[in-house]
Amino acid sequence: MPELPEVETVCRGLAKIFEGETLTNIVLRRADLRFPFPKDFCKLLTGKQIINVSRRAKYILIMLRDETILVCHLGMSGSFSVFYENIPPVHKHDHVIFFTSNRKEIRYHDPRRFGFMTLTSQNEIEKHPIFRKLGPEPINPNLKGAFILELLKNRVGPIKNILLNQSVIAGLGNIYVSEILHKAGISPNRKAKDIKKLQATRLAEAISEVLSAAIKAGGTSLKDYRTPLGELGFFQNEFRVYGRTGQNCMKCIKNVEIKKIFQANRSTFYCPQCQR
DNA sequence: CGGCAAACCTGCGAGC
DNA sequence: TGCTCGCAGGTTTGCC
Repeated sequence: MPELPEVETVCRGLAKIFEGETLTNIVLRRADLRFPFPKDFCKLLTGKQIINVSRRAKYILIMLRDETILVCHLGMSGSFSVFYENIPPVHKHDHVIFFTSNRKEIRYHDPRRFGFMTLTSQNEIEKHPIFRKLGPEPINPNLKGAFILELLKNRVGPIKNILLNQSVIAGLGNIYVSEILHKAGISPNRKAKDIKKLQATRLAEAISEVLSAAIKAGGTSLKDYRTPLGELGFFQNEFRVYGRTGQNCMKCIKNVEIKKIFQANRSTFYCPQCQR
């Protein structure tokens, strides 16, 4: 489900719900998601006030007053929902329930359990194995053509795969990489190191424009994606290539069909005419 | 170091 | 109706 624009939208929703609240109780309905919960997970969070909610790449960072940081990754199918009243029965895949001082109940739901939660702190986050390896944020005033060229230098793999590598740029996912490459007019098969300055500049612009537009649309709701407040995203209405196999390219004047290929076991959609 | 397939897990739609 | 298969928004691991 969630790529950067969805995670950003979820963060903004969680910020409204969580900021200033104190966690009065946390219930784990199983001992693990993708990984086991850290020892004393509930104990270390209970009774603490939430100061703010932010994002690094596709990770949600929930900062507590004592500088503990609750790190959440949504994997492929994770979601948060808030309930105030008329609280529905707990679902099979509601794995974590947070109760707050203002009688809110926030549930983490994740059927595939590719998501996870862990704890770190303000002091340790930069050294943390997860964050140490991450590349720069894609929505970033420094991410211009020259910087992109630097990141792609010596990278032999196809640009599609390199852009999905979180240690190169942190936060791009499968949908948005297809959309970005289409906007930039670059073939997903192009070797990353062969990208020239002009195209790197276009790529930088496309990254920024596509992600900003997607955040503005509240992300993409393909199946069941919702914000914590239950709102849908609408960026799927703005797709140019993703899921449009066999339909006409919206940039080409002549009729050219969007193609679907597989790269590193993930689907890629592109126009063979205007992406070179 | 890079690249690739497979693994993690469940749900859903298509096809038989 | 019910089975099997393939596929899905992410990331890590192990092998070449």
